[in-house]
Amino acid sequence: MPLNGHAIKTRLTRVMKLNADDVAALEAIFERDVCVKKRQELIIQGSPFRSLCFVQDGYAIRYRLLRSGKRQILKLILPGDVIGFPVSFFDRSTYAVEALTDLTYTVCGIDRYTRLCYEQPQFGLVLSWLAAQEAASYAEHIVNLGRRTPIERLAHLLLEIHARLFQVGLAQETSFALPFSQQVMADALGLSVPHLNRVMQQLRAEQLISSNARLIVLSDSAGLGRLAQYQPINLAPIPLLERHC
Amino acid sequence: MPLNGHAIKTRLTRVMKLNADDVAALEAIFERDVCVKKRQELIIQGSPFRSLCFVQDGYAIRYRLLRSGKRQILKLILPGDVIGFPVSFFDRSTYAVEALTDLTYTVCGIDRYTRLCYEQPQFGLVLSWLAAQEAASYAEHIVNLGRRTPIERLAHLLLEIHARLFQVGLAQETSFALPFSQQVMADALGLSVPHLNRVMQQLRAEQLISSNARLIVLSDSAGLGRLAQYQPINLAPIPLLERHC
DNA sequence: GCGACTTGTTAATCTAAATCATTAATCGAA
DNA sequence: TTCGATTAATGATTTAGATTAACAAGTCGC
Repeated sequence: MPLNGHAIKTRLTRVMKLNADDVAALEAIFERDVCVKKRQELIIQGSPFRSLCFVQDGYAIRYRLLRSGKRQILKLILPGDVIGFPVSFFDRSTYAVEALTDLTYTVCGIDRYTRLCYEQPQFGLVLSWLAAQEAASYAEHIVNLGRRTPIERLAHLLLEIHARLFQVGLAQETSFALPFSQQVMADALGLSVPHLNRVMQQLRAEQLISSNARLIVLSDSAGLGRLAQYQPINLAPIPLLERHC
Repeated sequence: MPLNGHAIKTRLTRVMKLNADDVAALEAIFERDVCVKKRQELIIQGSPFRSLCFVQDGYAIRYRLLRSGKRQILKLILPGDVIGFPVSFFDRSTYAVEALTDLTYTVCGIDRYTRLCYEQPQFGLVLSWLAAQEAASYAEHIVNLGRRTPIERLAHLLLEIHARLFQVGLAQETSFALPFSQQVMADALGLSVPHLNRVMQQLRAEQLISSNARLIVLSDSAGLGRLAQYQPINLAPIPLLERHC
């Protein structure tokens, strides 16, 4: 499976010096590319799932469905993200993943990946590093839901989406095509749709963003950052990448 | 640093077959034991921190402080947990860690640990596995804050604390000494203290728990589980532990 | 054993956001 | 192009939970 131009390569390059051997090792264990249609469920809540899926293109959500019918979105999945984390480390999944658009990703069974880690230990560390990023993003989500006001939450979410899209080359300096409906954002931020809509308008009224259709322009990203108390942090590089063995 | 009886050993044993060599390898890289007093700040928000600290005894919280003075607790740290995750993978910490009781833990610099990973790849995987557990617990926290009612949240929190304490031998089958004040639980669950208090009484009124002082008895843990839609999941064991190299 | 501080409990008020209900606009597919 | 479905925008009502305040009960240190 050739990795050229794959969003995960862009992403990994920011964490480690990915040399030709590394790329070859990954290409060797990646099994196949999969395309699924919009609205397809990739992971079923309650079922086991034991693969890492590296998203190349398209959008998805990881969410938990409650008996009441309420849905909490845990993570907005963008190109460069890994589907199958952390569920692949457990006996079954307690949440679902659904494609929001047509989606293409590259699959690698978790056992195959761990086998590689025994031969090339840096990949075990890569996994830890990706996991740390994931945990940090979840932590931010917790702060958002627990102690930020709705307008701060939305400001924070927009900044985060922009930063993550920008990282993989899918956003301009101060604007981006928002790939998520208000329903999705409401379920991510723990708000009702009407309220999210009102908060969105508030951001526009305060000249912090402007948007038509789904193009968001961060008219005043400094102001947004202040409102949301947004503080981007940088991953430390993985140390000691001289190869042993 | 001898590991015998250390809570992290109990915890790791559940994830992998920890043989004598593994224990020796860990003991070799663990640098020292540290005891700190109640209320000491272990990690300062905004500062870098590059160590893994394995908690042996005592309790702590990881939290974010906002400008408004509001505090969101991200995680209740118990014996067997790792302080320094995920902050050690970033250039600086965006949250603080503070001891709630006198606390003892064993320190290992992150660089020392990663060096070990190159020699003994299973430890890189261990780190990923711990990270996955961390992420899963954060995910549950997100669901709690976003889409569960206060009483469901508290029920869920109590069940989770019980399970985690039980894992390291610090809880009885249906009861445990709650080491956290209502202030702490309120800040974890995104509630005000008076409201948390009311919800606590509601749980008692509905005969789901009984408590005096800080001893919690789960009088009806099945009912609690139903209320909270609590679903414990099991970590899959780390595969392929035959040693290479 | 005494005072100081921390923790737990209770009540009254008030606001933010959910809910419910409807309409308008867009998009996709036939 | 039109129809149906999804998404966005409003308004009216209601309620959950924050806020504030005051007090009781523990607990700690001296």
